[in-house]
Amino acid sequence: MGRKKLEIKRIENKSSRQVTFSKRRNGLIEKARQLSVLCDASIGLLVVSASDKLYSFSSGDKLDRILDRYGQKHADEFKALDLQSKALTYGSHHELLELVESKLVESNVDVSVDSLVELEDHLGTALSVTRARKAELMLKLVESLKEKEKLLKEENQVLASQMGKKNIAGAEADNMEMSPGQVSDINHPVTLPLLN
Amino acid sequence: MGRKKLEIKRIENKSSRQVTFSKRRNGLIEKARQLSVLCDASIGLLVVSASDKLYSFSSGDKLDRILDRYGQKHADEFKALDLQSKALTYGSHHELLELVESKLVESNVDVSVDSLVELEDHLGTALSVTRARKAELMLKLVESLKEKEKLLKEENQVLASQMGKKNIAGAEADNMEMSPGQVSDINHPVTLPLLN
DNA sequence: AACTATTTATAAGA
DNA sequence: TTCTTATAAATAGTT
Repeated sequence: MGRKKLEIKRIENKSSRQVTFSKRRNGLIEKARQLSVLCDASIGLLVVSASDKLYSFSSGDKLDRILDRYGQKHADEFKALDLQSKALTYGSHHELLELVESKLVESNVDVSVDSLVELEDHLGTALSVTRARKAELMLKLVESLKEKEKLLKEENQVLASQMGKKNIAGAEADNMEMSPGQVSDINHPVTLPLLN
Repeated sequence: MGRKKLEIKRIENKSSRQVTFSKRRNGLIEKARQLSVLCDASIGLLVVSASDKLYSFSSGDKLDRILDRYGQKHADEFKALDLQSKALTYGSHHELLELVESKLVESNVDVSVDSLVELEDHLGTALSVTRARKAELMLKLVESLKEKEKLLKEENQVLASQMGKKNIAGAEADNMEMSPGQVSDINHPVTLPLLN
């Protein structure tokens, strides 16, 4: 539906592919919205561009619920665990936004679309932040511990190599025959196996 | 795009709603297909009719895969949001957020309408199990990392004290004058201060 | 399901 | 990206 009929096959020209993607993506999402409104349907739509950017739409019913139905319909294809992990991943903050929407409708507050969008944005952010903070802290803790581990390992290696030098350079009476890399086998037999 | 312009709001007449649903659903799915082909995009589309029938489309990539990206995207958003959280102004929205959150808690109690409830319940249970397991794994990871840290520190101490013995027992020409506790100050000036 | 009068979407161009 | 415009496509109401 443009100046010329376009064959439905991959558009080779990169920039027109990009432009077409943008236009049609918007069109598709708008169509999805219209269908959900006109016919009272639940719609979930996910679009991932070739460059891996994600755009999505979901009707009043949160995407979760739609996905659940999908999962139910394809129950055989999903292992129990798989479904659980999906629930974990997709569950959550849309739920709250919907409640806000229904609240607003209920209370008959006159709000512009823009301010509603803004409100959604804020609430979504607030909720996300709250829910994410815990996980975030946990991840940071793990990261810092991993960093410590790394530094300590480096430390050990340096010490080990220095011990090696020592062995060659000076001592001979000590019962120390460690080479770098197995430095502590004698002193801490249990230690190294745990450090991989 | 028909004989008359149609307002985008729920079609009250049941049979025309039905007909429109059928037409537009086909159109939407076709549009999704075209977009995926033309622009090399991954698309997942789920449509659930008011009468609970599910129709879906997904491009070459299985829907699962697209959903995974969706999950990933949200994870990224969480991170991004957390970093920006300080710049946010909650103000009047905060009140509403709290109201809604309490609503959310409430609503978990009195849900018992259609056949979906059972599934939701099941998923809810699965979800908390999964969350608990995740937390548990996280804690174990932290513990094991702390254990590693401890062992590595012991390791370091032993090595350091052995270095000390070496210094006393054998070598003298080496330019190594470290004592236990500051073993690697020379080689790794930045390391130890970080390990507290 | 078909048919068409119209509305919409959009391809190409600026 | 955004807008403009000629044209292709989708579809509302009708048969």
